[in-house]
Amino acid sequence: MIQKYKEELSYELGELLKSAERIVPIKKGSYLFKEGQEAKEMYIILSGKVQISKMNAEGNELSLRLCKHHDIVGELTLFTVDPRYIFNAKIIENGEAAAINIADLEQAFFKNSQLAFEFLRWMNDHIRKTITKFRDLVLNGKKGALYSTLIRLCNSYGVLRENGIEIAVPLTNQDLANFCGTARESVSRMLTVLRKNHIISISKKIITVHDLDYLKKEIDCENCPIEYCNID
Amino acid sequence: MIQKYKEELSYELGELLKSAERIVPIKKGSYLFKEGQEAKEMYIILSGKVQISKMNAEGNELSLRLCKHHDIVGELTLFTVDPRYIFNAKIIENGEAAAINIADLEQAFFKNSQLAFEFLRWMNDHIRKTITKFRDLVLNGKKGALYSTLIRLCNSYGVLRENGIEIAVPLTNQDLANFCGTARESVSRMLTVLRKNHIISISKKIITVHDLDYLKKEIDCENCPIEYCNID
DNA sequence: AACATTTTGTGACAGAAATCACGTTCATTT
DNA sequence: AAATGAACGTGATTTCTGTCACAAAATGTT
Repeated sequence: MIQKYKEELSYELGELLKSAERIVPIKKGSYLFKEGQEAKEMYIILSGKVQISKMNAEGNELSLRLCKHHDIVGELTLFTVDPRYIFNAKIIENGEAAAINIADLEQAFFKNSQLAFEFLRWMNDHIRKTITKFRDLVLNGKKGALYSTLIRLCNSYGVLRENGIEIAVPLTNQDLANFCGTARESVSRMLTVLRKNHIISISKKIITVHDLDYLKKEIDCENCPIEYCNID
Repeated sequence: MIQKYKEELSYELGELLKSAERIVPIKKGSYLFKEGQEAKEMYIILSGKVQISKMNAEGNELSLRLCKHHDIVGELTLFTVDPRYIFNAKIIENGEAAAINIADLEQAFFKNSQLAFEFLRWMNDHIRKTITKFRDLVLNGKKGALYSTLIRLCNSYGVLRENGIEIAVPLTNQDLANFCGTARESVSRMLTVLRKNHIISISKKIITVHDLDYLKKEIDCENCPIEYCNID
């Protein structure tokens, strides 16, 4: 079972996957893990999609990542005493994930410095990604947050069409609002303007971006490499 | 020279410091590194204080960290091709820093999995810290951002006094505004209210927090461990 | 096809925050 | 002690966002 997936993976992920205990099916609507639960495993998504989010006390949800095959989730609990997940991982598309026991993984790092090295690289990229994402949210207002989110979605889930880039994940206005830390209505209004100006179009919850450069220009995008500017 | 500092360091930092090339003096007002510069070294602060920030195109500054002895800065450039600093490191208090060549460090990780392991732990904590910080900024409005910043400053630089916790770093309203991604005037107004309600008092740019619990209650602080809830 | 449920668009309004303007306070230098 | 410049406080105004309300549209279900 693991073998089936291993062949498609990069060398590094393959190494990581060797520590995998088992493959778990993931089902739309359920949670891979929830905030506050004891954290025993991290996961490599093999197929399907998982949304990582955090709630605050008022019940507002802030979405942080939208993960697909080959993304690592549940990673933020390594090397802590009494490890607990600090996010929710909601499954939004069926698939499978490889579960890696955290204690085993820590052992594996000790024995295999190459593995630790690769993971270090991954963490490095991940934190860099996170910080640039939040900078967009904090410094450029709500419009900046939305445009940045759209750009990242294009980089992660974009499919090239004749008329632009199609974001191949169905997204409601509320979903986008959760990524931006904003109100649904605000997103709706901003999207309306973008549509009127032919920057985007939307059909059946699928957004197509016709003028990505416009979005980038508006938020002074530095055209950072695609590895950092995504939503994974 | 290195020996002088090494004795005060934790085992992990000590190991890291073995890779140190040299000690550099850091002088108030100058920069340890700037955004866009080629990144060849990371630094362990030995004494003095360094502020990590990022500019946007309009010239607004977002401050991310305020670092002191034993903090690691310049870390976000590991294992990348053509590594460049993505932040500014402005020195706000004189001191010394140990410079660690990044290429050497990467080699050291290969040879010493214990070292890589410790660094992994550090990265893990660091990213966790970063995300909780930004969540406060994004989800709880500007008041949430300020209160969160004050709480973190207490945890990092707080000194217990008879009448509360003194934040032992001089901070202007503009400094605080930069940490919150907000306008100087907004911070000024919020601080005025806090002073009127005897939550804080300010004297010569030094803030004393008399009622930390009030601040925590207002932003539904989860009382997360101090290792995560700081400004380092 | 009919119905129920989600999702969306939009106006109206309230509240939050940024910006502008300017006088005051504070710290430092000469 | 006077002078200078930086930092602060605050009113007035404008802009941006969130909230509420509700109808229209889209989607899913039987």
